[in-house]
Amino acid sequence: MRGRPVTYDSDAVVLKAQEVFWEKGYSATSLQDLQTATQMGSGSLYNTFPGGKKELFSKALRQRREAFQAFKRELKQHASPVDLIKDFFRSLADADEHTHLKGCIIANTVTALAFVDQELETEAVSILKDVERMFAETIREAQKSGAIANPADAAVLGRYLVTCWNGLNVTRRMYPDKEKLKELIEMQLSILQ
Amino acid sequence: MRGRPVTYDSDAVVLKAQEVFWEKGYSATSLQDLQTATQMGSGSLYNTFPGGKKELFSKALRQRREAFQAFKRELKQHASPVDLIKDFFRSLADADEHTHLKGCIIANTVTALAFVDQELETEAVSILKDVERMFAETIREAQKSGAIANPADAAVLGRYLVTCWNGLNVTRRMYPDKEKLKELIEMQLSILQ
DNA sequence: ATATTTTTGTAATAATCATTACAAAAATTA
DNA sequence: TAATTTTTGTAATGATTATTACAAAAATAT
Repeated sequence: MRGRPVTYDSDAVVLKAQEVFWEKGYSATSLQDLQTATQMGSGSLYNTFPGGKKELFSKALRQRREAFQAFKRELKQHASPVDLIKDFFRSLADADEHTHLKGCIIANTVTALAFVDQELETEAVSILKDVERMFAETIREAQKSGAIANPADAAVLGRYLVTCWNGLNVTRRMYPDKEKLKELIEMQLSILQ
Repeated sequence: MRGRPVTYDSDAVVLKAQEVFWEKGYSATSLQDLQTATQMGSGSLYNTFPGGKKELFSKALRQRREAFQAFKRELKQHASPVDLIKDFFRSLADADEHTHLKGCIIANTVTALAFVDQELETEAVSILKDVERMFAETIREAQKSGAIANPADAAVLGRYLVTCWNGLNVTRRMYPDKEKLKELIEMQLSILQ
């Protein structure tokens, strides 16, 4: 016997929760905030996510990891993966102010939770390392093909690019300004040659 | 008539509060945390800081701004200011793990409070802009003297350096590792050449 | 239609939150 | 020493926190 079917789409609920977490961060987000955003009562919420706030946040992180993995698949099919990565950085400048102020939920988590929740922080760090690895592998290939002239260790260049990403996600909040960010990003990318 | 004299040194109390805020951030720090760290009861705490938690955090930010201004004075007296800035970046790699995990309280604040407390976020942004201006002015002088060969706009190079700083403060938490950070910082600084 | 199963909404819980009230304590000055 | 002033510690406040308990509702399967 099946019983009453669920009315909430779990993925959609996690997405709504993710939006709140992205803006306010883990600590400043209350269960009330999450109930309002997801339109769920506490009954349904704890029935769906017995781990409460932490489970929801963890699922939100996982959702972001999947979004990143989708980009990685796109990258593999692309004729010039390095150019796609460059475009990824360049298109950041075109975002609207609200998007700039949000920054990156993964980097936000790394900076906020080291002394608050180690598990969640470690999960976020592991995602950033995935991104870094993707950068490094793409650069390694591009060095072979000659698309990148800089002969430095691809691992270091990959780490350099995540660091650019991490830095941009603070600086874009200081200057949610297309022109300033464009200049900055070109300077960052110039190192690849 | 003078009344009972204060037993707490306000600056020392703000410093203690700053340490807690630096680790846990504004939202995750409770008044209980602050009382424990400062060894003050709520009576004394609210008597000294009528604005409560927010006033304490604001004073902690101001204290960091003053620490930065001290560095700026040192910079002005230095024979080669650019080298002092490069040393500042390079010495970051030598920090202990705990220091790496803490990152920069100003950048932490910018990333955490945009949608939680605008006033505090704006205050933090203004400090980062001060740092950026200091970088830019130093670079401008160094370009005149020939200490820096890169002819790019000093304002953009200054913005590039704060972005390096912001990025390092995330990446150092992924890798609280001296060697990895050293390589990374040299790559970042190579742009000045 | 009735039994069964699961979700849902509401109310209750207990803990913690930031803040206030206030009397006792500790100093100074007259 | 007595009056005055300010700090201090404790207790109380009311709000909000995350979480649980539970009955009503809604579906399916018999």
